[in-house]
Amino acid sequence: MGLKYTKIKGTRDILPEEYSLWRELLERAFKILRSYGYNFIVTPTFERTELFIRSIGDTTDIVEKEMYTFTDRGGRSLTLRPEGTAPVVRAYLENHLIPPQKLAYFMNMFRAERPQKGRFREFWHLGVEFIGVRDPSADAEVVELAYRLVHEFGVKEIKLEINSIGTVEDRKRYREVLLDYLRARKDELCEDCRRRMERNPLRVLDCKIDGPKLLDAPLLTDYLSQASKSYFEDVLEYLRRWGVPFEVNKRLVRGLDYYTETAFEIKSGALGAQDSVGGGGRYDGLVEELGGPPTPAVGFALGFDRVLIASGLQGYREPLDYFIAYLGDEAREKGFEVLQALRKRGKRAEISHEKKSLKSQMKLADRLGARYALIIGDEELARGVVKVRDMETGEEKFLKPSELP
RNA sequence: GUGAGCGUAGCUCAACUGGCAGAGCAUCGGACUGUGGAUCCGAGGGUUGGGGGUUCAAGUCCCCUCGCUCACCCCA
Repeated sequence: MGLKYTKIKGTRDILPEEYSLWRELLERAFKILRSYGYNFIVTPTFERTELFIRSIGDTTDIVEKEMYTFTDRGGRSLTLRPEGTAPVVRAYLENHLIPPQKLAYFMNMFRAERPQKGRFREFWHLGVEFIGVRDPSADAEVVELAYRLVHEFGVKEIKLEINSIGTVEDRKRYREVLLDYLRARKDELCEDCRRRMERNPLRVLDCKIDGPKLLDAPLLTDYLSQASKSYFEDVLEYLRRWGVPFEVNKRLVRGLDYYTETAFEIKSGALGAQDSVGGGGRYDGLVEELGGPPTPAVGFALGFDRVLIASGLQGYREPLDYFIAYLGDEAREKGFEVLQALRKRGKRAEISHEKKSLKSQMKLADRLGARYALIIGDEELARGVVKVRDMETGEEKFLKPSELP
């Protein structure tokens, strides 16, 4: 309170207790991703603004309102990455990686939105991009992997929704049909939807107000080509066979042009209005869009911050193996000696750097969660031992430093 | 960008229709100068988010502003 320097709106500090949870969940994730053949990649925090404009397209709202864009000293327009797919594909092309590639990442992202529950201006994505393969089994594997991770993270009330959005051509045809339908009902639509209609008609169907009223609206599913339909059926068949519970949501869409075929989203009832913990799908158009050869790809991103909220898991403080307490200068020196030896053995050990009363030192030992307190005084010095106090039972015994457990 | 709710000690919250800013927890110290977690005693810690106004008097009423939270918009 009254502090001059506080964190920027929409950012947050990850304190030690929460970080312990990050580490725990990330370790589980690394293990799983490794087993699926993924390799990790990290790209720069900022890129040319052009990269994102090209990948996101002409959705001006996003470009103008939601991105952190600035001009550097050379006059170039740069943008803090709002998502991971375009940078990873850029890195894939720029470094001449050979398909197929399974790339995973854990990186922070930036979007200039008003914060709300589970939505921050700086947030973390755990994602994967499987580049160079087009087969229903690849889509299904990516979906299954996302589901498995979310499950492994302990996210509560998981719901996996999936749909096919076909090809760009399929969507173009459908868009016209849907627009005709919506225009005919313009008067019944809410204010937002009337505005939304011309710019992004597919979104009108998941409007909280109008969506439920438009039950007889034409569905994208019915306008897919035969090839897309059977591709989707094959994806679902794999999921069934692998025991992944899903729900087909025929209104699930993606806004950008480079998306194709499979689209999915994982939601959790443990979140607020922003109830998606992650999503993904196939994007066969993007690699070419960014200047590479036509290359199929599929991937997903999980919102790590939301995963944490939806898992309900609490962090914990890392306990100490030993705390060394001493009485007098000579004992202090001996204490540091023992401390070094313990640390060399990989033990988590601490000492009171400031000379304080034994009582204060014991208090510190307790607060730091020490398993054992080692007490060194004149008596111990003379006998070449330390007094080992079990902080749980209060039991004490004398041991030579080399005999410590 | 829009809307609503909330800002009092480090944390959780009190303070009747305007009348001396408090408690619990936490922190530090002492009771116990070689022993933590329990108990008892004590201490520190606040421009009541900030600014302005009304009033003899403002945490309380009015205006402005900042911050937080949630929702809308948007959602790559």
